[in-house]
Amino acid sequence: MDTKDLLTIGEVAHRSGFPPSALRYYEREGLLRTTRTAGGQRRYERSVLRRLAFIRAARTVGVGLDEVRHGLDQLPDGRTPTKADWSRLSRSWRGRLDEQIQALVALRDGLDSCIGCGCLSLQRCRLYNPGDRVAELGPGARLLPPMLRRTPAEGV
Amino acid sequence: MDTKDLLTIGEVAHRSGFPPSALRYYEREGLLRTTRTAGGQRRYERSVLRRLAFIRAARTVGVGLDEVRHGLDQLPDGRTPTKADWSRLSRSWRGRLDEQIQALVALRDGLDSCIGCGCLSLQRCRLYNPGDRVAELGPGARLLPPMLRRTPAEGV
DNA sequence: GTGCGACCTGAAGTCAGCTTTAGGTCAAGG
DNA sequence: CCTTGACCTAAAGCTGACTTCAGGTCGCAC
Repeated sequence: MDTKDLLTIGEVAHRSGFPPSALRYYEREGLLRTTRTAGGQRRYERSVLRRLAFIRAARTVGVGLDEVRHGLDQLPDGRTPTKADWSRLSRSWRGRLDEQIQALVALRDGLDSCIGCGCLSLQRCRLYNPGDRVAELGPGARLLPPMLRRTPAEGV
Repeated sequence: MDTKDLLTIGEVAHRSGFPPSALRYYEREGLLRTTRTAGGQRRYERSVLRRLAFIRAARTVGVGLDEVRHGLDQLPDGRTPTKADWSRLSRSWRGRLDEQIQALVALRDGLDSCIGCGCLSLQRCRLYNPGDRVAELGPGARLLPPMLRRTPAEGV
């Protein structure tokens, strides 16, 4: 049995690099689950480390906790996730990363031709205002493409 | 003369897509300058639209306002920025975007081989923990590479 | 000259994602 | 049994980038 093979919050913190405060926070937010000792202290299964690695990678590229939770929710509930489970998850995230990369490339190239050349015209600029739809949106309307607005991020 | 050719905050908001509150905020933060009417209302020069386009593009890819201000500070003070001025600015930002793109590509490929295959081992994972230096950093130490920590962002 | 929409200011509020603080409790070694 | 470091909770605090609010002013058309 690995019933005895549980980790304290300090151990998880040390191995994952997340401070205990973040681990508690993630638990409150429903990204992690723990068991408790009789006295109420947290005990973590080893599999939490894998989840944390996923969280770390996702946060690094700027994915918000809501989205991370959705991703993790796709993992099986009772049993330990299999290779296939992680693989499925990975495929969906790969698409997301590809999108982000494309957006950055487009922006970089746009900057070269647009800001770089000094022609930055608000009405014409493809980068800045791809379809000239800006005025139609309400006051305070956001220009950011939905994809880019998904999350405020550390990553970037 | 284009002395009479000034824009009200409402006009700038409409043309730039930034709400007036954001324009006032950017002014307080030193990203924008304005002249005032006798009665104290803001009047913007047309060139502010170009600055705002730059701000928009930068924010979109996740650059923080501090960095944006630094970028804009490189523009000439008295005269209207020339093509060469914008071009110089663009070159420095291009490098930044290239870095970000590379980081995302690395992460995507890392996810493919690391999370995707189910092997996610904290001690070994190159993506997660490139040099195993994690435990040596203080409590609460951040793993994000400095480049990725530059700014919380909308972009990405 | 009057009406009224656009504008002004300072201060407070918001949101994400955590961290910090205060005031205790647990668990394991000696 | 006692000590002591690790752990617990709730609540408040923080940063960045703005938005919202309250209460008042401007300026232009009629």
